[in-house]
Amino acid sequence: MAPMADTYDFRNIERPWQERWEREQIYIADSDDPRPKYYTMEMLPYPSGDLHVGHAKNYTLGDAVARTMRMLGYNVLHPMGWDAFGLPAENAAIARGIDPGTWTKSNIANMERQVRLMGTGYDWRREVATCDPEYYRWNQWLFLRLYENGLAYKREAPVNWCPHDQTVLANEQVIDGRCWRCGHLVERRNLSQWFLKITDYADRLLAGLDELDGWPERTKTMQRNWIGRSTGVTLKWKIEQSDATFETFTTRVDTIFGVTFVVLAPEHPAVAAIKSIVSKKNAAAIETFAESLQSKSELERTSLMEKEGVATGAYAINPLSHERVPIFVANYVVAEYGTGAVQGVPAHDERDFEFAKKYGLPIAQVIAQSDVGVDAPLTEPYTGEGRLIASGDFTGMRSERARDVIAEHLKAAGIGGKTVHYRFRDWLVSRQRYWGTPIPIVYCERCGEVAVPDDQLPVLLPADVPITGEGSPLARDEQFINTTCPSCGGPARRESDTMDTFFESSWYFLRYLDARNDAAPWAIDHARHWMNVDQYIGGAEHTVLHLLYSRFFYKFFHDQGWVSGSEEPFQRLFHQGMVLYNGEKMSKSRGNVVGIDETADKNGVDAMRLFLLYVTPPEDTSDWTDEGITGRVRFLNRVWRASEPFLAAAADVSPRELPPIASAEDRSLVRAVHVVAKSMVDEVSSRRFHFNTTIAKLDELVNAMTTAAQKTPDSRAFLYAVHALPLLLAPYAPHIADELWSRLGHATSIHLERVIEPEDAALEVDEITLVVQVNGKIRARINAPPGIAEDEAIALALADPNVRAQMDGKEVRKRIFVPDKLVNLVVA
RNA sequence: GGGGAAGUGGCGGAACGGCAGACGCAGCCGCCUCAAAAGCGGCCGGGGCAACUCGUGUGGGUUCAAAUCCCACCUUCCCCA
Repeated sequence: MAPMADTYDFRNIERPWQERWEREQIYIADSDDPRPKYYTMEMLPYPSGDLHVGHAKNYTLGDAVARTMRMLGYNVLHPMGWDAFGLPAENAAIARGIDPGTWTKSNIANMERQVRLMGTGYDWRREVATCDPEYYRWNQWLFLRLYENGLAYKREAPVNWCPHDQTVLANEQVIDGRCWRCGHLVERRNLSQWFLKITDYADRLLAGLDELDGWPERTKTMQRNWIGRSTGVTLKWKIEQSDATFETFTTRVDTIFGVTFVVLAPEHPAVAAIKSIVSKKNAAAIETFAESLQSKSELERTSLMEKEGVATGAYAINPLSHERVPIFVANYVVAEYGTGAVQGVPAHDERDFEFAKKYGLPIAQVIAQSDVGVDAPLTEPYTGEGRLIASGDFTGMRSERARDVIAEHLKAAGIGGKTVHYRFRDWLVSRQRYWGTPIPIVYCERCGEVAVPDDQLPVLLPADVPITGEGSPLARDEQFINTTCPSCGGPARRESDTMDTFFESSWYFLRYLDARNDAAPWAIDHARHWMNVDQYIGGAEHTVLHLLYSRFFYKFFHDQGWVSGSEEPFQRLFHQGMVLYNGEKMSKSRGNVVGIDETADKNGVDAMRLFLLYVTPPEDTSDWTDEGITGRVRFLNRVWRASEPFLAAAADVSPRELPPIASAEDRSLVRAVHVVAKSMVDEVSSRRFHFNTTIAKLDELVNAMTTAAQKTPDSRAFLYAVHALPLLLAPYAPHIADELWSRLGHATSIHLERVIEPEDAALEVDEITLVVQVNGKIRARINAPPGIAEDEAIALALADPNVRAQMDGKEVRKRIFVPDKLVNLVVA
């Protein structure tokens, strides 16, 4: 269908504008600009190949924010990049024999084209791709700084192993016992791995959340829960007939007299000592039990499997009561969590209760729920507070107080004391895969573990490595592996692990600031000027992973003096909702992906952007519908018809100056302009970003203009609206806005203009509708001048026949008056 | 099991203690047209001829006034275990 003269001909209008914006570099931002800075960005995408409208929702939202802030006079930095390392590239290599680098680069090229196609305004000079050696070189550099500061270390540990992806995973990347990427059940293996000591920053990561007013509460709560700080008591236990000891951690030391057994993780070091003192039969049983759990994941052991254990035959001595209690090994205690040993208090802990029931262990109640005392045996554990019973010297004390008193007592006796415990653990960053940043460490026969010196960075990822999906590709590459020791010059082997891709996405927002710096990851001056990020926009799936890692890195950078100001990288955070199609998440396998190219070609980019912003508030999940976008195509056509024929006449009517008002229609038209202007500003300053309401108000304005175009096309108010409309459309529908603007005779892009400042004079109305209620029910609506006084309003209300009929001569008990809104007469 | 968020016409949503359903989609009627599409105008929660009346998941409460605040319950979704 050929575009008619009275429709917005997006096919011939949108692309030329994108080219012109590019040519004129209108979106570049520099730190020497005198305007106040505003740093906003969306989470960088993984270049999977094609963008769909779900991506578009994210970038359109960010773009609308960036454009509005620019129009409000800010020096807006809005950059873009690619999270370009990761498994899909390797999987493509396995499936189709394509080189991961080639695959990734062609995806980036395509997606970059699509991002430009969406009309999103980025400062492309700052673009980064994390697989670029000039980027990952600084990954390695940062890794070495962490290493020097004792924050990167290698140790053998039981780790999460994904048998499908053939690599280890960080705890944060295991969701319900499954690999976050491929969904396969994770196994446990003992491997020597690189960790980052994020736990050193636990308290600062917690404290920092308190200052993040611009973050969703949910996200902060989830991070707090993930870190999982708890305060309790660590106490030391002796094993009968052995020199071996172990420690337990408990938040309920007040129940110490209720311990009737202890449980060790089968991997606990003290288990070896126990095996040497118990009977051969017992030792063998422990061994068999431990072996049966070897590859079981933590989730299986602690949640999925029934609680099972084996009595070791050994006994431990309660450090306080000196009672002798049996030692068990059990599946539900994991060596990596806490001390790897748990004191069993079945009367007051659910898991212990379950275990004691199963193995017929005594249940000793030591906390009484009421002051009355124990009346009946427990049928379920009591986990609340109460008064201590059967607890030696501490009997009769309130449990809350007993926790402190007992802790003091243990400390004085040298057998324990208060400690803080965290649920999260150090960040495992090794990956046994090819497409990632090589860890810059070599192993020398003579010198051991040696850091690659800075001047030998980057350690380049070798090309032409066979990728089979089995084992680590780099470990097999002799050319890569064999090297010389930077310290002694002797033969050495390179680390074959690459870094978790979350490493590079933890600091990319700093590289944007100084993307081409080849002497440092960024210059501190740039960080000082731009940080922190004023507004960060991205999906809620990153609440723990990426956002926690980035906060950790940023605090480390702060300690190194590489950034200044706030210790938090992201001042404000916004999670946009997903886009569904036919009620389902878009995915290639389901075949329900709505692509950018098709949509742009069929409906135009401005219509797509408007639809995505209009359909729901941005934080909600929205449904893509073909009817819905049609509505926005129609809207743009209405804009065109109500503006385009009048542009010549409107050229001389300034949108910066209120026009003369000749009629009520004039007034409401001018008011409609300012209602939109106010909404546009309010939605960014409140950071609510509910542009759906702004666009609804734009609809109202355009509807009013459509009427005026037919009735009073010569009125100054109408022509004022024609000239103002593009300024109101600019953040959401940038192409049509610039096209109309240029046809109004402006030589420079509308995106360098200021917003229309909402003016109170224009927002005023000359008549308000006063709602009159009798006993809270609406009985009349009266037109009245704004600012009408209470007495007058009530007099008008009482004069209304309908109101009088309802009052039925009864006495007015109370009069409620809400200025310009409502009168409520309470009668009886 | 614990915590959180949400429930409004046929649909997406608006209203953040004060006119419920803005705006859009779908639908219906009309104009235009040979006809259709597009466009333009109108109608569009239920009941009632009407005055009115009922209505924001369910039940209570606070208030002159509740979609909005509080309590309980139901349902859905998301986290954690």
